[in-house]
Amino acid sequence: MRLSRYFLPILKETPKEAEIVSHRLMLRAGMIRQQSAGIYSWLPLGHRVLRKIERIVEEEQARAGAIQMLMPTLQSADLWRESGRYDAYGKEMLRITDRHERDMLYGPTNEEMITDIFRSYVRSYKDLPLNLYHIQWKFRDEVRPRFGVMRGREFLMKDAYSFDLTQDQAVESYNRMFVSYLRTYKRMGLTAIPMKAETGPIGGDLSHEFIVLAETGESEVYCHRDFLDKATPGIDTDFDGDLTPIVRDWTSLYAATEDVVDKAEFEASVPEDKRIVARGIEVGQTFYFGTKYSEPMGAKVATAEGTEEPVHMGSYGIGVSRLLGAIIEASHDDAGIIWPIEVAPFHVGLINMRPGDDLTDPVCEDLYARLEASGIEVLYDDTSKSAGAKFASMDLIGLPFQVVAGPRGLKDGLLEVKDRKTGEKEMLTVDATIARLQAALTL
RNA sequence: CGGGGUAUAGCGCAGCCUGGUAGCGCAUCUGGUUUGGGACCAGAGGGUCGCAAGUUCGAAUCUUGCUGCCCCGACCA
Repeated sequence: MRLSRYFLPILKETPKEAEIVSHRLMLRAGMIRQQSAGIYSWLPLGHRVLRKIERIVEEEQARAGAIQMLMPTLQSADLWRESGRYDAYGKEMLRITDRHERDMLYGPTNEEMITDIFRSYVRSYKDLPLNLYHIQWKFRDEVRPRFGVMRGREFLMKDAYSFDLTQDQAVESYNRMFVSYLRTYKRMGLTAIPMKAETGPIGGDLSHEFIVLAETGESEVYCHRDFLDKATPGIDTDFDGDLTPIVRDWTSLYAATEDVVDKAEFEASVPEDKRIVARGIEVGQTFYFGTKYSEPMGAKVATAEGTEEPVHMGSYGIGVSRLLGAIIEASHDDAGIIWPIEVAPFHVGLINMRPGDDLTDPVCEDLYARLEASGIEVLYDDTSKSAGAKFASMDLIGLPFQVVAGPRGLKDGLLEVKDRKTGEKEMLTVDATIARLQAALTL
């Protein structure tokens, strides 16, 4: 992408409404624009990152056997009356009336709807286990939205729903999602720690919140330091096999949020030098809630014995739009964002120091074409802004690598390649630059 | 939902107390000079001062009401 033809409204000054670093950086980097309290437009750069996060979630959901679909944002109140949540949910639910005076709502979650779909089609235990998910915009009318996309009213969420005949089988489904979550966050450059959690209005018995440690986290968390070095399940993980050992490994150490922490237990089970008391951002939550919805809504299947049983369900959320904030909170410096490669909006920022110059132009064009041809996403700064402004913008938007093509280096045939994360710079020929980037960006 | 702020050009702000021609920096546009870490000179454009009512000869400024947004708390992916 040529910067001269792109839409990247960089802000030099910080809008005063932005309190925390991720919000500030997202506004300054031209990723989002607030349209109303807690409601954002996703500008091109932010949208690219959002899509990359979605893609990782989709790949890891598929790996764990979940099947993607799409449910609407608007739902009929009738479904929610069946489960009893229409009255229970409170003012956080945005209620709408259509022209026929029918009660509608902008979905804050989809348990009722997925249960309705399930009961309409699935009749036999032979069709289980089943895990259906979608990635869709949700709305929760928070009294006080804040922190940019970390706590908006409108947010993009992945929610998966599992259906099993028995509790034991439901726990196996739960474990698949649990392990999939560990991999999902890791691929985004995050260490997410599964913590004991309150089950909240969704209800249930077995539940974990996946928490990323960050200074600006919304809640206080208590956990064992060894979580930070724990190996993430690899790409060869067999999701059809027994995942219990992995789950057991990841839940054997103490980890709890402030809502449910038992400080005596924390201190008893974690040696003093291993205790972490920090702030954390919740980036996902897993629930097993049994027959909470299947029972009242009549989602039953025939068993091998010929009886009918309500299915055991679980739901599994990932805050997709919130993850942008979480990733930035976890990965930035004074100059701006530092994107992990897998979610970076572009891989490389190519800076032409002197557009229109006989030396820099052809080299940039050649490099740009060859990188793009090899699958590397390049943001090519072909504008005629001053050098300092270009460097500052590039640092701000945080692409993993910067390539600087200027007369100074090119008179010796060299480009400067800078690693955004480490700040290391090396002077390389065009061919060596391509080789270097291909090696570094092979995922 | 309780408490506290705030609203003036795209962004950041001054002006308000003490009513009288709407300003500054950045950004934008034009011309020129620059060119390796947020350049310089000259010129230009851009504002129903959040909305409504009131007081007044006259309101960005005083009064009342409303709305948006932000912060602290209680609540949530």
